[in-house]
Amino acid sequence: MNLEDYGVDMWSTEKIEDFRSKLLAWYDHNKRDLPWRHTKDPYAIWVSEIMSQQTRLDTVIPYYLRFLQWFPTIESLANAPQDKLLKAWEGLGYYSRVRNMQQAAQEMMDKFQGQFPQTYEEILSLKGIGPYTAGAVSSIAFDLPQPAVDGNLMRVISRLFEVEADIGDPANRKIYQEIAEQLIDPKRPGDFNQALMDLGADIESPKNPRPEESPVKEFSAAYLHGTMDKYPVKKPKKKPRAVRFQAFIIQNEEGHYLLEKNIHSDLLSGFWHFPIMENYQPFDSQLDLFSANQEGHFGLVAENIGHDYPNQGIPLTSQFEKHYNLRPSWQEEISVAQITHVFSHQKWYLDLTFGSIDSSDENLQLCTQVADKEVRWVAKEDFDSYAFAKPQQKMWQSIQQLEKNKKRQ
DNA sequence: GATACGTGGAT
DNA sequence: TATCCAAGTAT
Repeated sequence: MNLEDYGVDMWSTEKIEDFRSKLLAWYDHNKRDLPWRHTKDPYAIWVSEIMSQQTRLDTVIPYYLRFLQWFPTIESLANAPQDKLLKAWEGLGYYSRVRNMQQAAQEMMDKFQGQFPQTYEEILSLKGIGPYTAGAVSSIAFDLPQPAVDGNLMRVISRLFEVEADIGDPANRKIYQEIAEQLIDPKRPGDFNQALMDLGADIESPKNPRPEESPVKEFSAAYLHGTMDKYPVKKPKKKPRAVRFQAFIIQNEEGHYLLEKNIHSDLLSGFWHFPIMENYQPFDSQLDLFSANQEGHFGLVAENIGHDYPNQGIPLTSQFEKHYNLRPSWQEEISVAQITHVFSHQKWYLDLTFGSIDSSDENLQLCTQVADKEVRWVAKEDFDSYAFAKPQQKMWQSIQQLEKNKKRQ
């Protein structure tokens, strides 16, 4: 790759060494005190790097400490039950990270004699480890001169050299990687990477940076040219797509709730939740759901009357009865609660419907044997032992609130 | 190479 | 309230 093609004017050797020196001197006095900065254990550093992906460090720290208690070794992670894994990650988001970590741990047991591999290429080969994490673990745990190109590094480098390449485009990462490879201090690669990350996280933040406080401001083309506000270039993200679901809160005679394990969708895969079915009834996503429902009623919400959609015209309650082989007594009143939840790529609108099962119902036993589904009756006292993602937590919270309101009346 | 994949804090 | 964004990777 020729950096000149991207308008990058690389510095002289002397200037690069001066940059390293000033950056590391600043880091030595200003680095953040983080739990994983007190260890050289590649396993612990790996955990910290995976957790920190797209996640604020304030959030990460308690999860990190607990994770190392629950899974102190590669072997313990490789052998962990899935339920415990999800519980360890509950609330962190991007749950494929922890599934991939377990797969990587199993790879280490199988291919690397239970040890963390010590070369960049081997580390990169592990599931869930991409160029960033491979560089971070290589440099921090093994002192290998590999850059760790994350959003911070790209932002800082973009301002140092006035790079125009969109940092949101994965294809452009290699440009920043190439620059970072030339800048990185081979004597202290881990500290160098973390210094740039610390700098980017605070002084060189995306919003309201304080470039005059930067220890390397005289190296920054954007600072010197007064173009800080133009870098980095980043396209705005797309709005999440609106999706509407009917949720079914079903209790049997013992008061246990019907829960289903998500085994078909990658989104929140493995988590337990109240059964939900997509409601294709068109609604104006610009309208607030709650005001829309004030005009609606039970039949309207529960019927799948969208045009050109699966099972159009068949009420969702009927579809539920068919798919789950259950015939609940549906609550007549429209005491449905509404929940919204925003993911990075979807915005969910959930209408809650209630139903109850009589133990004499001949279909009761069939429910747990429905093909393609894993369902279970669960007492609310046992909810604590399940990992629940946020939509399920919100639904449960709403249900409890409804019960409280009933008691008061 | 564009999109899927979570959540919560800041403004 | 709406929007952005935070130590990315897999497909």
